[in-house]
Amino acid sequence: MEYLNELNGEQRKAVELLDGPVMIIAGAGSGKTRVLTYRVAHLINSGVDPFNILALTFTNKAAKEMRSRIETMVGPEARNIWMGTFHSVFAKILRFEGERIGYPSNFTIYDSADSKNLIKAILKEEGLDDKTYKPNLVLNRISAAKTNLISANEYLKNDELFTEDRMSAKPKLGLVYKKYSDRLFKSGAMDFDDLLYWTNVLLRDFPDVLNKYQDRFKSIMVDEYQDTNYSQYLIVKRLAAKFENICVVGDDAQSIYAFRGANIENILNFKKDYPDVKTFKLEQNYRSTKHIVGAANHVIEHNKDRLNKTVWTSNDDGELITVTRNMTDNEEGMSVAQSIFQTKMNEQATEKEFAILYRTNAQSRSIEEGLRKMNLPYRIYGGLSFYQRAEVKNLVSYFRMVINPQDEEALKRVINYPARGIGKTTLEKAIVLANDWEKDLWTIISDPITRNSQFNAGTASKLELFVNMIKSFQAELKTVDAYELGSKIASSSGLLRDLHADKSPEGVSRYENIQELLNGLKEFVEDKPGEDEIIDEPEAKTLDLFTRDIALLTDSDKDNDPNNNNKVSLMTIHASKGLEFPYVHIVGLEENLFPSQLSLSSREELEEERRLFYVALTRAEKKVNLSYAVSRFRWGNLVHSEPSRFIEEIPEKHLNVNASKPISSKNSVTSPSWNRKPQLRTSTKQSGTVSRADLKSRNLTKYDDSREPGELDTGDGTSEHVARMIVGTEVIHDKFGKGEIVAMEGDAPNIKATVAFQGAGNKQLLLKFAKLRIVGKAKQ
DNA sequence: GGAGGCCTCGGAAGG
DNA sequence: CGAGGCCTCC
Repeated sequence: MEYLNELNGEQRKAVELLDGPVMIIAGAGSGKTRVLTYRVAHLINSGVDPFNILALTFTNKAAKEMRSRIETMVGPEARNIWMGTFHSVFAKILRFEGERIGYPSNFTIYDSADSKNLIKAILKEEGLDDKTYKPNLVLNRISAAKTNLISANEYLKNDELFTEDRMSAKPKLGLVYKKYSDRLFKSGAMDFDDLLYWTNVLLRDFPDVLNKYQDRFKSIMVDEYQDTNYSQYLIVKRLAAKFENICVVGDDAQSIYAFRGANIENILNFKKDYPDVKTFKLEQNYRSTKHIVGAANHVIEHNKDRLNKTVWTSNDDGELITVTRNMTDNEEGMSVAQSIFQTKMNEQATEKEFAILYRTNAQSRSIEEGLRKMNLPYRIYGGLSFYQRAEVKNLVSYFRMVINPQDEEALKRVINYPARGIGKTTLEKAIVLANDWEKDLWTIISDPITRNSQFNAGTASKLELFVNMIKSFQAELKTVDAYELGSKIASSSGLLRDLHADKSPEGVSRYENIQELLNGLKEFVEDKPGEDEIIDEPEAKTLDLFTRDIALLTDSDKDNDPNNNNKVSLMTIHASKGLEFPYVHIVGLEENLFPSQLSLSSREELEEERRLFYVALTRAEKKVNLSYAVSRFRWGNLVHSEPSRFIEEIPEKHLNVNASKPISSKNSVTSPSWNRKPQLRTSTKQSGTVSRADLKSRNLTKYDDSREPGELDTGDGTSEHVARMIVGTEVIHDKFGKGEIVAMEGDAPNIKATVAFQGAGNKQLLLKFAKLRIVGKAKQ
């Protein structure tokens, strides 16, 4: 129990009190993770079975980190702790218990893109205009309902909700919710909110299940409690009701997810739910300088809704916080990059010690440009996740089909990719049948009688081929490992071939992404039983185990390129929560951007923006730099901005305000943006880079010049001209220029040629349409 | 059937 | 400005 001596008084008390309800209010940088980690270790050392501990976090990364830290303290036993995000832990439980609520254990988890596609499909089927029923709005409304445990049927019966929807001209919203739920159910799928919703249903309606998990989770810990929503709150409350050994950790000042239903009241009201709660406040900040802590404290004091807490530090005063004024967003990018470059030189710092934080992802572009000009390597966190990329998602959709063929969104993605002649018309017809007969899509296309009676012979046989292919994969699901089956699917489906044929840079990158996914499968197979998996019994390394929780993974779960990590970090402030950096730049401190203009209508929303700023400030250890631009491009327009009110909320004694002029910023400063189009063209050419548009127009001009009158009319699908084309023939295309035929397929008149163009990469062209001219014979 | 052009629309955040 | 949807043309 040596480790207890590494804690300060308050931390130690929080770690040592193992019974009853405990609330830990942990200021930024106050050693929260350490307390959580030590408390779990202490539970185990005090005789609690790791199987009886449930630790819930908000990110996979946090769970992973905590588990490995606990493991170094208590050994491999740490693997038996139920630790993970709310979504991953309860997905796991739902796979055990799902039968109770009519879900199979192999249910699919829809990610937000799947959900949105399903909503769009339903709107179309119901003839609802997606300008009135904007898919995102519809989804938010459904999400809010689920978070508050209102089912579709209850929604339809609720007059108040109906009135709201009618007032906003969306009277059919309840119907859409109902159709959406039915479709998810029919597809054996749950969306993110369902994982929590159905867990609540399970614990509410099945006392034996509730009892089982209450007994299993004798001790419960919840991190980032300020960010729990009602649904999560209720799960925790239900599970903890028996023993009340619940410890929640959070910081009201860092609650930044109210927009997606997080309820700050959960932390503020903890005392009401558990009157005998013991509260500990971690107020000593070990991370930041006095200037930073002082500034952050003053900022957050402008909020009304707060718990009483005084964060302090015994660290040095440190440097003043600088404020830099820039004329444009581009200039801001330059000045940030130059500042980093200088700090790097003056302080012997390395790139990985710097973070640039912004309110919106769109702001990264001008920053990136600045960093590139200064040759500073950087890494952007967030953005499109690996698994969201189209090509990766397509292959994963095959995997999903193999595991759960009722998965309609997966089916729609792969049924005609790669192209196999099952077009829109066929798919639409199948969907109509599925809806009319209340069956799922797969049942419609896989049943031979339906297939042969409802589709013409050609279509039916194409459908049959597809169905048989999926079935052949399914047959191997339990007999071969994930890598073997995954590779087989990638090649037998034709997906790999299709991507391999595309030699454009984007095509090559898509191909590489597929290879990376397959490598991931290989690693998964070769790995020892899951480090971050909750182990009850070891499971075979089959494709379903790999695939089923992919929707819950984010990119931060698969980064960490060890030889390549000395980079400046760029991310949104939301993404920076829980991280720390010696040097932090917070950019875009402008009214209507930060605070966001969308948040100015209410005090609550403005306070959330302010907490966001508080989070940003408290990421820094040594130095904070704030910057803003007087004008910036937003949505293609130049807009003028005032400095953010948040700057004024920092007392002057912590600030060093200077206007910066980048050293070499001729482009960004002297070319006024209002006539940017011609200017930009000129400047790109001068700097030696050629845009794609430029390239294209050059090619066009060139081949237009060389074209002889009348020649265009010779190429037609049935002419002799075409018949002379074989693999290896050199041809000229009006737009793509010179190239060589590398492959031909199909029968006349629908012969499709793959042509490798010198400038434009590989293109597939139908000869009857593409007017190719022969310029050279195939080489023998 | 698919690529590219044109147009509209959104615009924050993540498991 | 960029992504995504629709239309056209090959």
